[in-house]
Amino acid sequence: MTKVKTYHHGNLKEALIASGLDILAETGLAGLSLRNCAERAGVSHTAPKNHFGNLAGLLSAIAARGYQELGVYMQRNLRQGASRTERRNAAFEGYVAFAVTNPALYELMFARDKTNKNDPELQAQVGASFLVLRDAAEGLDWDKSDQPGADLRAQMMLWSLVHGFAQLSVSGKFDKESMRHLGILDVMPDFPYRG
Amino acid sequence: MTKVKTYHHGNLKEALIASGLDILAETGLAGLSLRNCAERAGVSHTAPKNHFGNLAGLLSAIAARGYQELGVYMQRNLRQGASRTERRNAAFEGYVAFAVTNPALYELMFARDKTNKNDPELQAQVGASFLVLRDAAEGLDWDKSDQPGADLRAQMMLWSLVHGFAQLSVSGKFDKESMRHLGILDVMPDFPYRG
DNA sequence: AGGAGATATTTACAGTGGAAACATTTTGGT
DNA sequence: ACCAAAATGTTTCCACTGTAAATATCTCCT
Repeated sequence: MTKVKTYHHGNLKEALIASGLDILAETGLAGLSLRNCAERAGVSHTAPKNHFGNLAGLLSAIAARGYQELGVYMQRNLRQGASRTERRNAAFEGYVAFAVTNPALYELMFARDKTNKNDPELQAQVGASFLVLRDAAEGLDWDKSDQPGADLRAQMMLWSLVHGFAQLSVSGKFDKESMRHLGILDVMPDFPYRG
Repeated sequence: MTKVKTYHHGNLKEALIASGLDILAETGLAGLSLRNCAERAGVSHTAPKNHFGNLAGLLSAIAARGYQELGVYMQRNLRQGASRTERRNAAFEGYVAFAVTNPALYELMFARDKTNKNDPELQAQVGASFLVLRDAAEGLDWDKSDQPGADLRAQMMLWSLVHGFAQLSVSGKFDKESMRHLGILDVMPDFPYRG
């Protein structure tokens, strides 16, 4: 080990992010506050200010972890040299699984005003997630216009489809019964995809 | 006119909803509170309790108005006897336009814990919105499985696609430059649709 | 007329994020 | 090794939030 405890607390930054993730999972986005997050980490409620500035800063760091984890979900259970279809299905399934498994974190990641969208780390992780999706959309031919930017449009469509499905699932518009009835993954192979 | 002012305030219920919609448009979802909403309507901060019970009740009523307005957006500029393609394009364009025009209201409508999803009026308006989308998806053949429920799957896919695109646009994942570059409406006619 | 019920206010309380002043510990330069 | 400077954490305070309880006022029905 390099360092066990370097300072007052240790590495409070990581502890606060971990506490935030726990609270999100346990009590939802509305239940996450600077104060209970700090309390869980064992520090006073103003200690986070030194590391994150304000609540938005802390939430941005937590959201960045979320995007990192989203990337993991989209690529898990994926053998090396997987086909385009396998990568696409894995991304779709992983994306939805992440949202359903971590609804509060997912809500935070796509909220409008909770995070600092200029946060460099957050921007980086969002970009990395989109790269996974771009890879999953390789060869996708939903845009038959054959005009410049067709690839990007197909990628955005794939993202829109999977994100919309995940969001509507999480927000309760697609309840469990509908989802069971849907079987969208079984359908996807025949979805307008030309490999 | 039937009644100009019947009671203490008049019809406070409507005034509170209107105030809430104004505040949403002006200062966003985070800026909407029971207290400033009541203040704007000219009553004390506990007056809303009589009509909505609590904050969630008021937000549910506001969200219900949002779904009502979403339906209007999806059907505006639509001549009578419009074709399937016209209805579908109008719904897509209207949906995204609503989200971009009313981002805070849109956020509220699809938030997880802000509203009472059991609210009857809210449920009714959500259902009405989905009916418009179902109509727009008529004849859509994205699901080629020819199994029971294929129609519902196609409707859910359309909703997912348009909702995901709107959500990603509103949350800043698709910035203006990308949107201008996208021209998705021009592409849609050639999108996997078989009329 | 008068009670019942709806509607609105006042007051109080626990919770929130943030600013400011202060205390403590680590770090870096000499 | 020392000491100033910076980093890190605490205490205190303030304005704001939602909600509950007690109280006041108005409307409606008999």
